[in-house]
Amino acid sequence: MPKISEEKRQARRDQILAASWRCFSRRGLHATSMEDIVREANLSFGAVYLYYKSKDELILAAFSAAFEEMRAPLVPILTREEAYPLPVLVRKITRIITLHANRDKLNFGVAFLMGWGEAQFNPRVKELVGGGQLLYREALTAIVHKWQDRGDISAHAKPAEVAKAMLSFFLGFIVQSAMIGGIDPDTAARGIEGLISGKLTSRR
Amino acid sequence: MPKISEEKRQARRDQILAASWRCFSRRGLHATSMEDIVREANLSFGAVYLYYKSKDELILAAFSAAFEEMRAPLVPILTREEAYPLPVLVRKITRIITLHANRDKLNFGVAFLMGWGEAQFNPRVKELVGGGQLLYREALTAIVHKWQDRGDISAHAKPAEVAKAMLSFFLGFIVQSAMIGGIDPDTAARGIEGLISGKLTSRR
Amino acid sequence: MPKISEEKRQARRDQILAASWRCFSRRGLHATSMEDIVREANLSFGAVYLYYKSKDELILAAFSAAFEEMRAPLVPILTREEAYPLPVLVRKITRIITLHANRDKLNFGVAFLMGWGEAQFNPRVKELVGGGQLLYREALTAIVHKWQDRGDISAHAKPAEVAKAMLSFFLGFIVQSAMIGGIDPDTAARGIEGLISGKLTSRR
Amino acid sequence: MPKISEEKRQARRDQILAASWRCFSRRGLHATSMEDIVREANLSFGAVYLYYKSKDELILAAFSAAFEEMRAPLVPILTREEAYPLPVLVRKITRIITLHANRDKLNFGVAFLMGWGEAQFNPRVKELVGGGQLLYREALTAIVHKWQDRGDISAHAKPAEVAKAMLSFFLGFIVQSAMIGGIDPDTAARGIEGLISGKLTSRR
DNA sequence: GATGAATGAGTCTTCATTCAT
DNA sequence: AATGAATGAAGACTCATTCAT
Repeated sequence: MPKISEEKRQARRDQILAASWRCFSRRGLHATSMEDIVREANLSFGAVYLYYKSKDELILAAFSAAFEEMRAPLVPILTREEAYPLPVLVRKITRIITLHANRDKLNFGVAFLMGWGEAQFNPRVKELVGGGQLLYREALTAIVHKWQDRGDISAHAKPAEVAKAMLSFFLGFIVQSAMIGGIDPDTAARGIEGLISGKLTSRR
Repeated sequence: MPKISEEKRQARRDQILAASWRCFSRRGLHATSMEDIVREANLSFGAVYLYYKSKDELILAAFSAAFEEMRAPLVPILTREEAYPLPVLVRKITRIITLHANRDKLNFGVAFLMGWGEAQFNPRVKELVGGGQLLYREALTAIVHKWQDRGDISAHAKPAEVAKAMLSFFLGFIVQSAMIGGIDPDTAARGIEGLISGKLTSRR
Repeated sequence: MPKISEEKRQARRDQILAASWRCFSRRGLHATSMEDIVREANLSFGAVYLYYKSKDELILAAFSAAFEEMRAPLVPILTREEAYPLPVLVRKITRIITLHANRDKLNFGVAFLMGWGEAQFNPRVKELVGGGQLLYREALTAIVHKWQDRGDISAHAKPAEVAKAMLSFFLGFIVQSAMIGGIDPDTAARGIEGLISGKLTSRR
Repeated sequence: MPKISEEKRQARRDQILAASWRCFSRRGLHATSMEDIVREANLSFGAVYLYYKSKDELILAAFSAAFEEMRAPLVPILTREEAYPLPVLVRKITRIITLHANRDKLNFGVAFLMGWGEAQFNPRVKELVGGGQLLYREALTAIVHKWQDRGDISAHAKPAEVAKAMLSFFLGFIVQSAMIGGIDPDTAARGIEGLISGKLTSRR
C-alpha cells in the first residue's frame, strides 16, 4: 500500500485540526457536528476519519495542539535564568494569553473555558489540560524560589503556596477576560502591583 | 379546587432542580438527557415539562439557583462595614467557594467550569453568570477603596484594577481546585500572604 | 347525585363547541390541542371531558353542529313549492354558503375543506358530511323534476344527473372561495347564466 | 468517486415520494409518521432526511408532484386550438381527474381533499395548489373566449365569470366523487348537458 | 487512499387522557 | 360536578460512524 508521505499526512491532520478549531470556537464542542468539520475542511467524512478515528480523538488533538501552542512562548519567560519581578511577569504572561486567545482572527478565549468544561467529564482532556497546569505550577514555584533567594519576598513564605496563588491569578485572568472582559495585561499588572503595594500582611 | 399550592409547586420545582443537578454534576450538561432527569426525579416527562418548559430553561434555572446559593453567604463578607484584610478575605471567600463546591455530597466544583463553558455559547447563561461576576467585581472595588482609605494599600493604586486582580484570583482558585486540586482556603490565603510579603513592586 | 339541569348542560356543551370552532378555524384540527380548547372555553380539562368523551367526539360534534347550522337556512330554498330558476337558486344558495363561511367573525370557509379532508380518514365524519351531501343531492333532484315539469329544461335530461352536476357546482364554489377567491354569489350566478346562455349542447 | 449519479438521486427521491403517497393516501398526512414512510420506503430515517429535510418538505414535494402529474394531460385539452364544446370538455377533464384519482392502485381521490384541507393552514401548500387553480381558471377563460367568438354562448357573458363557474364545477366533481360517489365522467357530462338544455336564463 | 450515502439509536418535546382530590 | 397535575407513548429529527465503491 503506497502510503502517503509523512509530510502530506501531517499537513492533512493540521488542515483538519484548523477546521475543527474554527468550528469549535464558533459553535462549541457539542454543537459542532462532524459534518460541520468535514465541510469546513473541504474534505469528506472518510478523509477525516482516516486521520482521526473519532470525534473525541479530534477534540483531544485539538486541545493538545492549542495548549501546546501556548506553552511554547511561555516557557522562555517562565524559565528565564533571572526571574522577572512579579508585575513584569504578570504583564508578559497575560499578554501571551491574550495574544493566543485572539490569534487567527478566532475568538479563542472561549477555547480555555470550553476545554475546562469539557475536562470535567472527559478524563483524557482533563489529564491533558491538568498536566499542563501542573507544569506551570512547578515553573512558578521555581520562580518564587528565585525571588526568595533574591530577597524579593519573605523567606517564610512557602514557594509552592505562592505559586498556587499566582497560578490562580493567571487562570482567573482567562476566566474574567472571556466572561466579562474589562481586563487586559496592563490592567492586570497594575492591579497586582496595587495589591502588593501595602502591608496588609498580618493583623489577620 | 385541586390547584396545587404555591409551596407544593415550589417543592416540585426544587425537586426537579435537585435531580437535574445530580445528573448534571455526574455527567455534564449535554450528556444528561431529559430522560435521565425524569428518572432521577422519579417523575414523568410531562411533569418535568409542566414545571420547566425546555431543557434550556432547566439549565438556566439550575445555574441561577446555584449561583444564587453561593451569593448569599458571600454578601455579608463582601459588604462588611469594616473590610477584612486581604488574607482573611481570601480565606473566608475561598472557604465559601469550597463549601459550596462540595455541598450535598455533590461534586459541585464542576458546576462552575460547566457553567463557564456553557456560557460561551449560551447567551442567557453568559448573562446570568457574567452579571454575577460584575457584581462581585464591584463589591471588591468597594473593599479596595476602604483599604486605601485605611492606608492598607498605596493611594496610587486604582481600586477597580486591584479588584479585577482579586477577582481573577478567586476565579482562578475555582479553576485550579477543579482541575488539579492541591489548593484549599488556607493554602490560598498563605499563598497570597506570601505574594504580598515583599517589595517586588519594582519599577519594572 | 344532583345532576345539573338539562339547559345548563346544553349551555356548557355549546360553550365548548363554540370554543372548539374558534380554535379549529384558527389553527386547524390537528394543530389544536385539547389544552387550546380548554383555555379558549375558560374551562378545565375535566369539564371538557365531562361533556365530550374524546377529541374525536368533539370534532364530530363540531362538524355536526356546523353542517346543521347551514342546513337550516338552505331547506326552505331547496324545498320551495315553486322551484327557483337556476340563476336565482345559485345566487341564493351561494349567498347562504358565503354568509355561513363568514359568520361570527370566523374564517369559517376553512371549515368545509377541513371537514372534507378529515372525512377522508375519519369514517364518522365522512358519514356525517356525506349524508348531508346526499340529502342535498336529493333535494336538487326534486328541483330538477319541477324544472322539467315546468318545461325549463329538456325532458330528456335525467334529473339525478343534472342534480349531481348542480351539486358539483355548489361544492366547487366552496373550494374555489376558500382556495383562490375571486368568486361570490353574484359572480357565480352570472357565470352559470353565461354558461347556459348558448346551445353548445350536442355536436360533441 | 461514489458521489451518486443524478439519476440515482432522482430515483431515490421518487422512491421516497412514492412511499409517502402510499402512506398519505392510506392514513392521511398527520396520521402518517416519518417512521411509516421510512418503513414503507425500506430505508432508514437518515436516508429519508438526506433527500427531504423535513416532513413538511416531503408533504410539499408530494403535492407538487401529484398536481404536476395531473396538470400534464390536462394542458393539451385546455389549450387545444379549437376549443371543445362544453359537454365534451367536461367528459375529457373529469375523465383525467378520475384516472388520476385511481392511478397506481391508490385511492388517490383523497389526495385532493387532503391537499385542500392541508392548504388551509399550510401557506406553502396553499400557494402551490392555489397557484395551479388560478392557471386552470385562466385556461378556462381562454376557452370561453373561443366559445364566444364562435357564437356558442352569449356575447354578453363575461368569460372570466363563466370560467369561474366551470372551475367550480370541476372542483366540485372532485369533492363529490371522493365524498359520496355516484358521479363519473359520463354522468357529469350528461348532467351539464341537461343543465344547459333549457332556457332558464330568466331575468329573475 | 478517498468518497459520501446510508444507518439507527438516541434526543427533545407534545398531547390526549386519567384520576385523586 | 369540577379541577388540573400527572402520565407516558409517540412524534420529528440529528448525528457519529461505517463501508461499498
